[in-house]
Amino acid sequence: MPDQNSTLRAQRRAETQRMIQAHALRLFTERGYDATTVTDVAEAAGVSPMTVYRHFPTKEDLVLFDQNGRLVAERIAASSAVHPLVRRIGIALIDSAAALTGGGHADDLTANRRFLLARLRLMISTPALRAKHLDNHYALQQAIVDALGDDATDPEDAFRARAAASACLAALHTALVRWAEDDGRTELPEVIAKALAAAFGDDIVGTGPDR
Amino acid sequence: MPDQNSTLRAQRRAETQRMIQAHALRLFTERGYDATTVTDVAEAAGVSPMTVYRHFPTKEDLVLFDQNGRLVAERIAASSAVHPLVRRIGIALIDSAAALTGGGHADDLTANRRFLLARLRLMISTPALRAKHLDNHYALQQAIVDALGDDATDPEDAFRARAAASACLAALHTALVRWAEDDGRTELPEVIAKALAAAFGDDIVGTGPDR
DNA sequence: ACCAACTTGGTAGTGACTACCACCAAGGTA
DNA sequence: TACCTTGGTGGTAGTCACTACCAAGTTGGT
Repeated sequence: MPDQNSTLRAQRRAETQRMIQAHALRLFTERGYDATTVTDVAEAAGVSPMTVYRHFPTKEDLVLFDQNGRLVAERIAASSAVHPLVRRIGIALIDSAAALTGGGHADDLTANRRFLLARLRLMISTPALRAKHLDNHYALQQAIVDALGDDATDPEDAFRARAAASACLAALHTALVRWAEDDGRTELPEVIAKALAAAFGDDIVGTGPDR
Repeated sequence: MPDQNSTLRAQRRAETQRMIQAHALRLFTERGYDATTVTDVAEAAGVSPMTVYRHFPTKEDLVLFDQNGRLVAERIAASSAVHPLVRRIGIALIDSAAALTGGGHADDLTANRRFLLARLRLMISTPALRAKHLDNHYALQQAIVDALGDDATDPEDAFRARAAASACLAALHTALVRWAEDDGRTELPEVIAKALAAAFGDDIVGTGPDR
């Protein structure tokens, strides 16, 4: 049975992947992204440079690898289609952020929150990472459009969905930058809500039915 | 006096820069971006690879170098501050696009329009270019925020301006992609207006006072 | 015991990009 | 005219991300 086999192998694979990424993030924050070579990461993780490239196609992916996008897409697919696009997407983004940053107070930074902040700071301050991260929004945008479940047949509908999704993601990114500037002291969902309100109007994320 | 001197030198410099970029764009569209090396570009332009790097810090800049951003910022600075942020930015984007694509009919593609399309297609299809181009929106976003002339003192105001600007730019990018998909047959300003309307509501770009 | 798939490591490249240095042409000054 | 500064250019050598191509060990299933 390839089932147990693959899951067991997949577990080992995911484990080494996590290990390599952890060492990479540590070195990057310590010495800086550009000043750290892939060989450095490999040595710190106790593997060969080749192995690093097998798990992460590019050096940037050592920082950018995550799967928070799936979270957002699921929430959108589960949302009610009666609301306007930006409201559906905005609410999904806020809720996903709330799930990610956990429920703790702003003062006690959980380990998860610290991890997110470290990655975020790297992404913002390093041009190469910032660029690739913004480009990753492309894939996320497409995932959101698919999750909206609109008629894929009408190109005009698809276009409108893409425009709404990209604008929401841009507002999200602005909120993330702001959150990192505040060292995560503020509540991320609130910051996102403010960004969305500034772009789309206060009413779009206001308390209403379905939430 | 270094005045006449520098302008004369600057002219020559700008000339070779334009020449190198023209050869680069030709080769990129002919053979593909990744399949063309900087040395190839240098040979085609009749200069050394070093000279290429002196004029364009990175290979991506051979495609992305332009200064349309200044156009947008000027229009925003000249717009009336009584309108909401996204309206001011949106109108500026639409007007700038109209100025760039010229007044000709959609059928007769002017040389300028063709040039814009070629660059756009390269930017969209090549991941490295797409990423860096999106990152360039960062600088443009900051220029827009500065041009809005809002209180730079209040961080909340600045944050709102950033959120609005980034969302507008994202919608613009979606419109540009759509325009390239249509091979420039549609009118770019209209496409941008549709994208903005999809994201921010139909009323935001509607005909009104000040325009 | 045996086979097959998976994972890892090594080697030798390509290509973008960066020092560091030398050369040459142009413009201003003694 | 001779000198000197400035700015554009070219060469060399090197670093680093990344990619084939190939060899070896390990693990899971028969």
